[in-house]
Amino acid sequence: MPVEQRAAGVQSVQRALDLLEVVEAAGGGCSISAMAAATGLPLPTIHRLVQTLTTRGYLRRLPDRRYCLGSRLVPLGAGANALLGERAAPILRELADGLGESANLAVLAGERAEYVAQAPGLHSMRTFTEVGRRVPLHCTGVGKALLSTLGDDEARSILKRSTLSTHTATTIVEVDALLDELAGIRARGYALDEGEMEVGVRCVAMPVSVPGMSPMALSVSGPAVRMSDDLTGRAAPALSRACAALATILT
Amino acid sequence: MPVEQRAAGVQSVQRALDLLEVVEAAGGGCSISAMAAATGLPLPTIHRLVQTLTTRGYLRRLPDRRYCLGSRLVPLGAGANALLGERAAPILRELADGLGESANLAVLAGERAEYVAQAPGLHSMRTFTEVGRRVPLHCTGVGKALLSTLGDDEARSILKRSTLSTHTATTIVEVDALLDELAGIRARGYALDEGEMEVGVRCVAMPVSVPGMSPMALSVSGPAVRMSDDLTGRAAPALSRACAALATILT
DNA sequence: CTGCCGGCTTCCACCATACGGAAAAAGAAA
DNA sequence: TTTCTTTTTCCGTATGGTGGAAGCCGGCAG
Repeated sequence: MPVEQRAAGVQSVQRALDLLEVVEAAGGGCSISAMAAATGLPLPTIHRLVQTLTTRGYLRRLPDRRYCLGSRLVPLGAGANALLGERAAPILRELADGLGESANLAVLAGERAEYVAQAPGLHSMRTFTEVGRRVPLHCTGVGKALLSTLGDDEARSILKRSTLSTHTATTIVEVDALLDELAGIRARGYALDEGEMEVGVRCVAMPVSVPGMSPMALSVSGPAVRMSDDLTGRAAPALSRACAALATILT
Repeated sequence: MPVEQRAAGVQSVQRALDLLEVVEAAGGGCSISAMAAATGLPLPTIHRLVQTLTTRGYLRRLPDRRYCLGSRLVPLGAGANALLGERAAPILRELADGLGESANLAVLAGERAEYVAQAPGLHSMRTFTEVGRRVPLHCTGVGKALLSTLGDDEARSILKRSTLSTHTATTIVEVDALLDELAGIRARGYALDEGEMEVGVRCVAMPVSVPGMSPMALSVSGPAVRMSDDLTGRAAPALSRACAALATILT
């Protein structure tokens, strides 16, 4: 009785990648049995795969026998990052040109958001974010947009282990208030940052969700004096279109 | 007749990782047959593995049927990056405290060097490099140190596809001169940046080579007025020790 | 110190799964 | 068009991966 296996892929590779992603999701570190719980695979199988990934530097074994992401992933990620930024550049450029304000693309990096691409706005006074910069999730547009793509429980666990630092009077530092905010974002389709990180900076951000791919977020930000409600209103559909374009490029 | 196979690892996973690394090394993109040439694997095998990696987002299929690193690697790399920075922090801190100048750790990211960790120096006037920043290879201490870990042919191919921009009067922009410089670095064990990127900034950098792991580089940099020959002399052994410590932490 | 216990690691026989030669298909070049 | 190259599909084989069971180790309680 031949087994149904139109799973399109090499089983052991799929499983190895699953493990990488489980460890990534765990953040700090993940024991073998936690991986078993997350994937449903038997322990010896996981052990063997993890060993392979570890000797190659894709995972790292901690003294307490848990595992975290290994440093061999750093240059790979950096390379992928550069390519992605390259491909995304024209889309960001168009967005920034259309609205006149800086456009940014960010991914989730542990418990921070990392900017991977950027197109500066047209005015001489503008927000400027360096590619590679990491910012907190709770007080930025892209951060909140990224969180909104996760489930409440997962968002809560990430917020738990990050410091909800106060930056301005509008910074939201209560976990429950943040979860409410995330619900609002999901309903509305985009996030707003009302000077929560830096006074006078307003930002509209939208999650870029591509099924089976890790979350990203796109944002447009500028000085509050120019980021009128009218502009943010126009930003939403522009962001939508850019998200769709990105989704195509990422597939 | 049981086959000798103490290869310590799951074959298909090993091969999949090999392919990722081949594609990474290729930079822009890599065809299936190029991968076959690089790995010695038969075409159908590569095709199957590549397909698995592609459907998972670890590779990306270009319109011309070549493959490049996929965006699923971005968040993984970012996560690994954050963890690495965390672990390296105390070592950099000690180095910076000992010499008084800023200490930096960088990895090779395509044809740039990316800073992954940093500890500021003790003086108020100091060099400051943001984590995540990417700098050219030909005119920085860490860049040259990273290049020196590669073979001449590989270094030449990377230099070929990057722009050897002139920043100051001392910037080396000739490929052959750079290769000479690399030979000197290998002999001496460390690289010097004599204001090649920015006037008045001097930098001592050393490659951190851990066998079977991608290259990294450690550097100490500061204003030339304080970075005397005496200080750079003391920096070399301090860097050596820090490299050893890093190697331990990375293993 | 000793004995217990839960999670990690090793072993090994089975067979599902990945392998790769061969041939077909899809492009690229002529 | 034809011809050549590169990619993709097919499928029988046996290699390599699997996972139950047993051993090991280190942590904890007594």
